[in-house]
Amino acid sequence: MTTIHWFRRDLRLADNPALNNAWDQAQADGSQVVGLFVLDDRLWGPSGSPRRDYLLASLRALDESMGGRLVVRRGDPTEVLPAVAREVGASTVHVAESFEPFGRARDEEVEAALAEDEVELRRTGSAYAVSPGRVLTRTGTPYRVFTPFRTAWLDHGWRGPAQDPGEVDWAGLTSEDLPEADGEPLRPAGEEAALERWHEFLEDVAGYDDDRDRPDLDLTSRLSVPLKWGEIHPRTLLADLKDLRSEGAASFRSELAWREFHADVLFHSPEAATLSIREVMPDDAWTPRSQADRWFEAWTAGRTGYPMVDAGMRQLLAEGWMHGRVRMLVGSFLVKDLHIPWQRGARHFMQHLLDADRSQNQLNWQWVAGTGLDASPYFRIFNPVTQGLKFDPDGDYVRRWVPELRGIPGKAVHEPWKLPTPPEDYPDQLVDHGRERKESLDAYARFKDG
DNA sequence: TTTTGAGTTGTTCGA
DNA sequence: GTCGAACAACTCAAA
Repeated sequence: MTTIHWFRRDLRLADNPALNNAWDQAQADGSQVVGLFVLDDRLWGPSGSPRRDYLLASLRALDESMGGRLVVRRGDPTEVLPAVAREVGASTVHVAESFEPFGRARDEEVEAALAEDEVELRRTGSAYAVSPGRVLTRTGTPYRVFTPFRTAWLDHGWRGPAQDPGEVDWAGLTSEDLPEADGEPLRPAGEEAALERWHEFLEDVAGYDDDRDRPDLDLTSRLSVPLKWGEIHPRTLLADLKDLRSEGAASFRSELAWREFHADVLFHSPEAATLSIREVMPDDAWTPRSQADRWFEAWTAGRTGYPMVDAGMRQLLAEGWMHGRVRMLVGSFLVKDLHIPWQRGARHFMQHLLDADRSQNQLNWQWVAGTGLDASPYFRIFNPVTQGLKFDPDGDYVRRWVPELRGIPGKAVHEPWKLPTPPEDYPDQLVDHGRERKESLDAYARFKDG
């Protein structure tokens, strides 16, 4: 009997246990696999054009690796899945399990809809080396602190990569054309590109520990986007890292552990997607709406007058990506200098990041805002100038993204207001960092005492 | 049950 | 210029 593999955020053929199960089942029945992707308008609309373009490119790459047999349907998965199952007489739909609030709710609805036709939704694997919910303390509670989580996560371990599925016999089925992209994807998309990038990065991983914090050098893995879409699985990465002993390899493994920790926290506390886990500021600490609107607009446009902040915000708009170090800085600036709640920044990031992932995005924002369980302490407020001098020592990153400042050589670019004649087309500082820092510290103290 | 050690990523101030 | 302390207790996780 024909089986269905429903692709979601696992846009790859290698190391895909759910797909292997679908193919095994089909082979046992002497049948074929339908490889299905559902364009769900609930996700399609809000995802923003750069991410849509990337997804389309990734789907084209997937389709190509399937010999043009990817089946695309547009609509509500609770209707599309039962319809396709009826069309081919399938008894099972295979998926990788979703763990985020939206995905879990959707899958439960699809499962119920399929059950009416006695079709099973079978979940195998997930986007993580260790699925959320699996790593628990000795008393059976979820971890709330990263370091012990990582220790337990490493102890828990994971399977090796799934075996190569070989030549899957894909069922040819009527498929809708993919919508036209608005433009070229901002990154090379697809499984092959992801593997290529990974192998390239592996050559340099030993230096990752020292250099990852330098946005001017940009020696990060750039794998956040493929990981978000499942074009590559962390298990594949961890298997290749297994025998490496460098500090860099350990750091990168740790970053993967953070990814799994955040997914685990959101799994146990779905409300953390919208609510602060711990409130740390009094209600009156936030900038009033009309001024906040103007400040927020300047922040999104990269016109705060702080070069390092502006460079990051402009990189986000131009590339659909921002260096991690700079994400922390612009986040700190929004919450602690502009006194705008983290949720608003998180929404902006979700709209523009190619790697936008609910658990990673929201939990990292909570970390910066100091509202997370294991968050940055309230007094840790990034200084936009110091961060620039430290991590972009020659000013190359700023000049790359802020053309108005290109005439300023060296590190002076981080403090254009100190020049005898500051560039006229670059904005003045929106706020005084020293003052706003004190404002935040005072507000925190008020909250704590009150 | 109680105790103990530890906790991603920073900045400022004063000696 | 460099360096350590202060920032603030609190909660977590394991022994």
